[in-house]
Amino acid sequence: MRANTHILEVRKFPQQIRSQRRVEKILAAAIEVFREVGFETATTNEISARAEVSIGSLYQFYPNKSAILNALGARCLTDLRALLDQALSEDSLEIPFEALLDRVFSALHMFSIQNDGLFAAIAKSPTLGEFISAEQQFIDEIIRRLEFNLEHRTPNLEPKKRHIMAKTCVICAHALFETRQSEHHGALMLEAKTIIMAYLEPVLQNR
Amino acid sequence: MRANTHILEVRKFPQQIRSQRRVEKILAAAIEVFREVGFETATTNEISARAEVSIGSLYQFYPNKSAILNALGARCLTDLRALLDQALSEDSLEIPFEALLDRVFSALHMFSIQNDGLFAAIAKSPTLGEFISAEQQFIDEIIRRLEFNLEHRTPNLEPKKRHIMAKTCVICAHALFETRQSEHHGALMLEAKTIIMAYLEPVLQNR
Amino acid sequence: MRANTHILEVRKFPQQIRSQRRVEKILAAAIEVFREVGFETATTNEISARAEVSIGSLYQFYPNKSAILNALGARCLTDLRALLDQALSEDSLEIPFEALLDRVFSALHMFSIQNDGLFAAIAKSPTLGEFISAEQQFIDEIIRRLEFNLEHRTPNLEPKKRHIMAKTCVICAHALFETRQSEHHGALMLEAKTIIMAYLEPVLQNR
Amino acid sequence: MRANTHILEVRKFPQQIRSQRRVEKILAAAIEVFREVGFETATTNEISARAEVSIGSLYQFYPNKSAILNALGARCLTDLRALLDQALSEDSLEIPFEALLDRVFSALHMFSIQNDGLFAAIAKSPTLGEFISAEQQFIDEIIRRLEFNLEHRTPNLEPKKRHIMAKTCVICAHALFETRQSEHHGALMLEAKTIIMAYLEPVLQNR
DNA sequence: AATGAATGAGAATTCATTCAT
DNA sequence: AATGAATGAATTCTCATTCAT
Repeated sequence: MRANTHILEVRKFPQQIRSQRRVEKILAAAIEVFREVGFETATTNEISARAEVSIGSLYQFYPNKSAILNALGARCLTDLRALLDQALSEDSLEIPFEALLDRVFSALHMFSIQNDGLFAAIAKSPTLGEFISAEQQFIDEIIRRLEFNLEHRTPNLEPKKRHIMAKTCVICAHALFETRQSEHHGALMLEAKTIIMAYLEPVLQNR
Repeated sequence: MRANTHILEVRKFPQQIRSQRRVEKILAAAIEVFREVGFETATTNEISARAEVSIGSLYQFYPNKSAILNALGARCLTDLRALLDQALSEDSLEIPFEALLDRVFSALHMFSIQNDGLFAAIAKSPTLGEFISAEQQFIDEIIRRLEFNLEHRTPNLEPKKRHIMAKTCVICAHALFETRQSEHHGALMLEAKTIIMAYLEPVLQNR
Repeated sequence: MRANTHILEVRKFPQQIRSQRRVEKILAAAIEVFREVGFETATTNEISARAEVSIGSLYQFYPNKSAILNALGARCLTDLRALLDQALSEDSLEIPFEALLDRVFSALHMFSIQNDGLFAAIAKSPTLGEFISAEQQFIDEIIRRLEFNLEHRTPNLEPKKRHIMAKTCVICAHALFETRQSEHHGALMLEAKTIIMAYLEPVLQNR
Repeated sequence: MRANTHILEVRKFPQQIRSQRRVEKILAAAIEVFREVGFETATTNEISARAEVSIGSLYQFYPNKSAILNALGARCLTDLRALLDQALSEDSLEIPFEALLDRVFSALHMFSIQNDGLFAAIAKSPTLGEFISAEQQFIDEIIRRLEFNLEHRTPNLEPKKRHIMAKTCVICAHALFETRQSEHHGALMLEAKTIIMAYLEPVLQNR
């Protein structure tokens, strides 16, 4: 047990790697539990038990229950940003808007599958200012990006009107994507593109 | 028990009127508290305190915390149905679709003002099968009514497609209406009509 | 977790020993409280306070108040069985019946002293199916053992009659033993032997 | 309602008769409830509901829950005394002891049927000093009467010994009578006589 | 760092009892 | 006298968090 400790300097890593794994396990367990019973009803004991980690360890990494949710939220946000960055690379201003939507929606779809239900679960958490705002941050970010992209495509539009239209698009798309539990989830996600195209078409310069 | 009740017109059924008021106070307090902290975090003690009613009285009317939420939900639903019935009276199949939307949205707007935030607060309550489904019931009902109305206006549409389109409209409208806390709430609600009209125009028979 | 346990002999499984003690304290306190006010009236807070243990700890060991009573009951039953096993060893069929009674009664007396009053207190607990049946189990067990022993000593007796006589003996003895609070408790316990001998003498083969 | 009030002086009675009935209903309901769930678990609300009497009325007659039990206890005691008085009339010192036992047991049997289960239910009520002592009073009274009767039948016995023997008899008989829920209840009650006769025979002067 | 036993504030709910009507 | 709505102290039990080991 203590035998190999001094052999290699690299030996410092394992701890960190273990910690890393621990954290992963905790977060994974937390997602599970939050999904099943919601944030308020979830207990840190249950999370630590599922993570096969002692409750003490859990608190070593996260000072309280909310912190776990925040970590999860932050992580979601990071993931999402990466996906968006990829989808909205250089040419995003040139390609037809419909193609852009395709890209973005496919990115969001992927995100939604990866984070299946977590977002919804989190969104239901009352009094979670911090993370609620993470979700809001996320939505706001998409709105901002869309708005920016539309600047070039709808030069005649008043900025305020453009903002509102962008917001409208994102809110609707978000709502249609968040129908996971409902029938026709797939079809509804597809409709997102249709309804947005129909909505924006009149103001889009070309296409 | 109720003897002598007719002697004085004043003070009709004092018990009942008082009880009525009590219940009102409890429900009003519950709305307040649910709004502020969400259902799970809300405490019956806090509710009874705000209602200036003893905790025992609260439990005389509602056997547990969920019952209060259910009462609130049921009440919302009733209100909403009445509003919709009014908005969708006899001529709702003949008038232009846009006019119909105006009516419905103004009804929903009124509802949304009356029940400001409650719905959203309730919707956030995790694991509240009963009332969550009340909200769902409400949405489903609007979808059904819209679908029915669209039958006459979009005779060429496949039923399934029509269903999905109706659902899409309602989901989007709902999402746009539920932005109370955000800036531009009013404008977003107005956009609901625009986006739905743009979306449905291609399939609407006349107008 | 248990690593290094062998390094020092001292401090063996501290957790377990402490826990053990805690449980003991809780049970002891519970006995005290149950005795004083009865099961229903006893409160878990009072028990934990007397045990000088936090209420949370109490619930860590026993999920609810009844569980404490059950633990107490189970323990009694175990104790009693051990005592009986000892008293009714191999030769119990050969020795004179009176000698057998002496043995059994002295075992029961010891038990009664050890568990002073607990049994009575428990027996008074209404609606405690589980433990009431533990007491019943205990009585039934003694009846069974006595019946079995009498088979050899009263071969002419109808089985049903034998069963009833055994039951009669045990019920009477039990009642006489459960007079702890009354004057002459000791004398009454002694009478148990007399009355049973008088009752059985006519049907006993030899002696 | 107020109309006939002044017609006859006798008119005062009805109130009393009604009250009487009310009290009867309350007591009857209380017996039912106590039997079903025991004293502690019984609620005054349940009792008043079953008695079809308002909770306020109940408290008009009995200042608290215990008072109801006490009333029930007192009543039992009265009933019992009457029965005993009848069974132990003048000639009770002359008739053979066995005949006496027959009389007493048949009286007790009747009592036990009339009060089926109430006694047992009451006996289980913890912390009911007052009524527990009613039961004790009852037992003590029987002991005293038996002791007195035995004075003439066992002149050679030491008084203390006689007291203990009387006590033994009563305790055993009581225990055998209180087996209502058990199989063989009838047979066990019959054994009471047998065991007591066997026990006392050696010291009884004649017979 | 890890463990998990221990803590205790706090929540839901009940029910004996009061008192305005 | 009767009624039953109202009261709120008291009880059971939970769970986030701490801390000795």
